[in-house]
Amino acid sequence: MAKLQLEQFLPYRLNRIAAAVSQDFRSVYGPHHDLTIPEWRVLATLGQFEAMSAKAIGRHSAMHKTKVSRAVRALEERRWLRRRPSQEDRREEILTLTTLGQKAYLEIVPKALAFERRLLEQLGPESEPLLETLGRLEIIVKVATRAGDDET
Amino acid sequence: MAKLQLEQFLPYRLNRIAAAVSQDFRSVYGPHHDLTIPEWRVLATLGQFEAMSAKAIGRHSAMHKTKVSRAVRALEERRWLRRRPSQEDRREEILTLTTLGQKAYLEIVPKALAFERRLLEQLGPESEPLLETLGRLEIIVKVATRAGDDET
DNA sequence: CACAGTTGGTCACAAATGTAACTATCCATT
DNA sequence: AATGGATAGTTACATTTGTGACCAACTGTG
Repeated sequence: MAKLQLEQFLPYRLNRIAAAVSQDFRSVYGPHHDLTIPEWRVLATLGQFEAMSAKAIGRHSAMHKTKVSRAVRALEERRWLRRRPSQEDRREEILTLTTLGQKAYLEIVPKALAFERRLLEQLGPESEPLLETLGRLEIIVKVATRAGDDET
Repeated sequence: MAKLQLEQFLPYRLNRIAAAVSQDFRSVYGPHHDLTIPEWRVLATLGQFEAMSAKAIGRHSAMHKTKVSRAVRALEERRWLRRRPSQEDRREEILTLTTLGQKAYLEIVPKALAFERRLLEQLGPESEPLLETLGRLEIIVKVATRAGDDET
């Protein structure tokens, strides 16, 4: 038998690490707000850019349009975001956070950043080169140019 | 507004990279054999250890028992693995690859290793420290001690 | 300005995954 | 050896996700 040690295999390791980190991260926004990952991504994107179409959110947060559509609806029902028709293109809607949504965003962001900081601090001096290498890896696997991807 | 750039946020980046790598990796086993990720993980584990219970496979490949159960059934229907009752514990079954399963395994493994090698080569000298740091990260996020996790 | 092809968004359906209940067996204690 | 609790594995059900069809509105070409 040729040998491949699954636990050493890079795609497997990356997936496990990403899943574990996301799982831990859930403790940041889960308990208080009970968001799903797609909802978190939409919130984060709108917090970052103020106003955006669903299409643009999907591009920026790497989610398929149906995922965005559902997350948007969920956030709308929660009264965290509002839609208004676009003037230039009446197919699309411009989405913005409501005051309530902004409040939640402002609550979560510092916790998210603290979570990330803590993680990087635990890595110590290795964190800097790690981030650089991840950047290169992103280019190699063409993370930038993918259509409907996945989770945080 | 406080700011968090989603595209720079570590959990998000890890997820995207992992998803992209897995997606690319699919090209290794997908076209020829049309496996799912859970099936691939079971195959890889049995290829690595010859004979194993479903429970042990789940532990080693970080999958929930129902995922393992379904993947095992699929591989069994494909005639890639066989079950036999365990002597010591009649609740569990010992799973092994059939000749056909071994053949597929031996076909896929070199491609998988080549895929990984290619990825690491593209990273060049950064690949070595990356792997080390991933090891540390695995410990920090306690990848080792999780129950029913996820994908490669 | 009419028509063909494209695009933003939603919905219905299918496939995949997680959760909980259940069966059979094991193990420990009495 | 009988009972109570754990454990391996499967199944049924709920939830999430992906796929494709669809509608309305846009764009370009003639």
